[in-house]
Formats: sequence, structure tokens, C-alpha cells
Amino acid sequence: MADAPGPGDGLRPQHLTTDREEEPRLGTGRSTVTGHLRLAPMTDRSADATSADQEPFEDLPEQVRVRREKRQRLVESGRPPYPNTVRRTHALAELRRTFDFQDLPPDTRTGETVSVAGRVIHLRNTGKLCFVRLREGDGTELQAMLSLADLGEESLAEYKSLVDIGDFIEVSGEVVTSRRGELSVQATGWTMAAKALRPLPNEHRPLSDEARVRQRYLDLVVNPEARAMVRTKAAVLRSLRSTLDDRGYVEVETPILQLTNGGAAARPFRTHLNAFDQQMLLRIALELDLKKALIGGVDRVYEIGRTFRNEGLDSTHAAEFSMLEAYEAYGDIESMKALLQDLVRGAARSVGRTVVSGRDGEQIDLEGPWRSAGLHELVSEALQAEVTTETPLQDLRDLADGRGVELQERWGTGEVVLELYEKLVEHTLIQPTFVQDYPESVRPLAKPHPSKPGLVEAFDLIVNGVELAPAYTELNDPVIQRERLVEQSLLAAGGDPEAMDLDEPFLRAMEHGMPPAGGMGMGVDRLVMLLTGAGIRETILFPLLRPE
RNA sequence: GCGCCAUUAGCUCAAUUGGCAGAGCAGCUGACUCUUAAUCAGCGGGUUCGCGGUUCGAGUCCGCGAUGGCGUACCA
Repeated sequence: MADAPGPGDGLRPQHLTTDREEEPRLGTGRSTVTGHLRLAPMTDRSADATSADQEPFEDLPEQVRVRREKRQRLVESGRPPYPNTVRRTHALAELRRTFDFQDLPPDTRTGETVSVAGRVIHLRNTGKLCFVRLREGDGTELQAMLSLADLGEESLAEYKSLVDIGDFIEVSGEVVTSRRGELSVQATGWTMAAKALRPLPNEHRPLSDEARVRQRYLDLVVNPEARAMVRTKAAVLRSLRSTLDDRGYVEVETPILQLTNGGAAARPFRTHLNAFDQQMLLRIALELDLKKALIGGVDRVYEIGRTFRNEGLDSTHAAEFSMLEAYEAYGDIESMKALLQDLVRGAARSVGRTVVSGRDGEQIDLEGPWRSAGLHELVSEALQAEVTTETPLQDLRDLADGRGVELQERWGTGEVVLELYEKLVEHTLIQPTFVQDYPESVRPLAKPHPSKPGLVEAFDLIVNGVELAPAYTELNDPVIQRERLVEQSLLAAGGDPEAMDLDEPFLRAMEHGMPPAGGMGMGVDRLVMLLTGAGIRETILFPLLRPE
């Protein structure tokens, strides 16, 4: 609230830009009718520069000017630059599948006549024989050859003068192999499928990091790794769903717009619902609504969805990210361990990477055994000194001091042990490890451990030094739940009872009885990062960026 | 938040001590019926991120700002 931007400066300039420049263009694009009608005036270069809504033609980069002129020539020569569709009998991949394994000798004529389409990524125009390489979405490429003999003078001349790298074109003809033995379509005709007005970037040098993110669509055209990432993430999502579905979990969707935030402690994004004249928040977690579903009898329930946290951004944190949360009635942390192993291993198999490289070069075999270790045990190992729930606060503080770990004054033993773990241990846990037996004070929504006083049934799955998924035997005592939420809310409100923001509908639901349950939440992007070794900005297709 | 580094043609990058702003790809004109980062000949393309300053002269030095990267801090 205090940090909300004032109603002026930051927003205003953007607004002006939108009004002046974007709107007229949107108008052209959105309405098919006017869109077509307005094609012609584009050539009207004399359109006085006073109409500031369109960049003057003369100011455009040379290569855009050239392509716009070609577009216009296409219109005038009766070859629409953007036809509704073009004939296409085979995907490039289909032809590759059919012919690649036939080992055709050079100069073969297959007798098969096809129409193919794709983006032009390579052009070789010689006098009487032209080569063009087409690429389709997954990166499959196929060459076409356009010869004077087969096309005739006019068609070939038009092709040479109107087709650029970056355009989508259709080529029909016979499937052949070239004199060099390359599978090709020997063209008898071509059509423009969609004219590109801007050049593709240099294929042979990687785009700068910023360009790759800002113009991901170009990264996808030019960079096989970017194409693979999109498909890897999709495969991971499919695998997660199928693992859960196979176990009888039911997928649900719960509201992204919330009245109060719960399930995590992060600063939310704020927005406004006009119909109720109500301030709303974007969810920071899925937990509370999924528990309501559990209360209602959706005994195995999960959601995969976007959550939003208004916090700092870095190579492992994004403002919006995908989360999987799953809750299982009559489950506990042990069933969550089994579920997580299935989920992670299933995802790894689905992308063919069950052994991945750790940050320190160590290999991580996800099919191998996963360790379970107590928090105090791990901290003791790191400190070479026995630490238990009985260790006095002052001793812990001395140990932290000796290792240069800074502590906050108000912390108790639980927080101090957790801090020691996070600073000294977490990043060293490369192999899959369930870190468990947390002090009650640092995991307020988990149930007490049945045999270890002061500890709760909760774990964090750590792989490659990164937290992948926390899980609890979920607290379902509505009285304690209310106490904890009140505590949390008071803390968040800075001790001001008036500013407390309790989720009463959730508490009321809890009072109707929630079955004993295990629950967990997994960062989907982090799983993809683990399986690919990429940073979070690579796993998110269009990460948030400041306006240019 | 703080610190360091970067920003030059459509893309990726050069530019010596402050002294005419360049290359490869891409583009344009021409040659070439087997190219595939083709080759050959010729040509065009710049608000050097923005605003100010120092200087005879600034891509280069100084100040402020913008954007990005890295580090660091904060973060159920």
C-alpha cells in the first residue's frame, strides 16, 4: 500500500503512447472488414507526417521499407500477401518420416506430388535454379528447388524478387532428391502464405539475452533450444497431470482473483473488481481453496496454475509462476513423498532425462534412492556439533556467530535452526533429499509429530540445492488453525488488530471438518529448470520485462 | 535497495591516446541450373540508449536518467 505508485508519473506516459500510437493500429488489425479496406492506403507515402499515428515510410529501416514495397507489389500482381489459407498436403515432418529412411540415391524422382509450406529460413537464388529451405514449427526443415524449366520465366522472376527470408510460402511439386542427394520438392508452383515485413535475425550468432526474452518468437524461430524448451515444458505438464490422474486425483480450477490472501506469506498484486466495487488480490497460493474442495469431498484434488507474488525478481524468482498443489485425504507426508517421487520421475522420463547434471557438476540420478533427513541432523552435520530441539537459544546463536550466519533479534530456536539450515545446508543438497522434522514455529500449518515433541510432520524436497516442493501432514484442527492464522495476520498487519485480514469463509469451512490429509506444492518452473538446467527466464515463455 | 559492467546498422559485434563510425550475416543491382554460414563484381544502410556538460573536436571523458546482465540484500 505504502509502496503503491502514485496516480501520476509512472503510468501517465505509457497511457499517452497507447492513445496516440497503439490504438489506430489495433483498429486496423481487429476488424477484418476495415482491415482489408485499409490495405491500400499503406502505399500512400505522401500521407503527411502530421498524422503522427503511423511512422512515416521514409523513417522506417531500409529493410522494412523494401519488404513493404514487395508486399504492395504482391497485392498489385494478384498474389495476395496474406491469403486466408494455402494448399498444403503434407507437413514437412510427414515427408521426412516417409522418405528419410528410404535412402534415396541422388537425383531420384519419387513421382509423389505434394504441397508443402513453412517459413523461409534460407535462400539461394541463382540464375535459373533457386533453392529455398523451409522450416515448420518444431524445427523440421525441407528444401525446395525452383527451376526456370519447371516454373517458367515469369513465376521464377516473381519468386526471386518477392520472397524474402522470414516469409511463409507454399511450394508444390514432386518429391525428389537433389544432385547432392538432399530430399527436396521440385517446384512447379509457389504461393506466398504470409509476407514478413521485418528480417529474421542472423541464424548463426545467438541473439543477445535480452532480445531472446523480449522477442521470444524470434528465439523460437532461430534457436532449437528455445523450441525444445516449449515442448519440454508441455511434456512435463502432461506428465504431471497423467501421474495425478492415474492415482485418482481430480483436477480443479480455483479463483485467481481473491478477497484475502492465504496459503503463503508473500506480497500480493492488487486489482479491482468493478461489479462489486471491490479491491481484489491475485492469488499467491492455491492452498485454501483446494482444502475447501477436500472438505467438500474431493478426496484427491489438485490444481496446476499460475500464482503471483509481488516480490523481488532474480534467476530463481518470477512474478508469476506455475504451481502444482495436491491434497490427499487420509494421506500424510509419507504418501506425499511417494507422490512426489512419482511426479518427478514421471516428468523426467517423459522428457528422457532421468539423470541430470547438478550445479556442482555432480550427476543426479532421479531414479536412484531419495534420502530423508531430519533438519537438526543436517544442521548438526554442517556444524560438526550436536543440535537438537533441546539446544538452548544462546548456544545456537553462538554457533551461528561462529559460522558468520546473521540472525534477527526476535528469532527463537526454531527460526535460528532454520536459518542455519538455509545458509549452511540447503545449497549443498544436490541429490534428492526430503528435509523433515521442522520445528513447529517455522511450519505453523503442519500437524505435530506423533513422537517428536516440538516438531511437526512436514518436509521440503530439495534437489540440486533448490527447494522443489514443501509438503505437510495438514493441520485440520479448526481451533488451532484459527489461532495460527490470527498470529500470521497480526504479524502481517504489523501488530494492528484492526488491520487483520482473516479468511473467515475458509475458517468456517474448516469448522465443518477437513479429513486428515497430506498436501504438497511444487514449483513447476523449478522442476523444468531441474530437468533442463535452464534459468527460470528460459522456462517461462514470455517472462515479465520492463517496457522498452 | 546497493555495487560493478554493458547499450554502436535489421541481427551479432569491432573502432588504438579524444581525431574521417567499420566487419560478418541480412538488404539492393548484376552474373551463375545443385546451393545449403555459396561464390564473384558493385551499392546502400547510423539520433553510437536519452538529456546535459568539458573540448577546436566526444562512440570514447564528466554528470543525470532509461534499459539489461552479473553480484549482493530482502523474500513460508
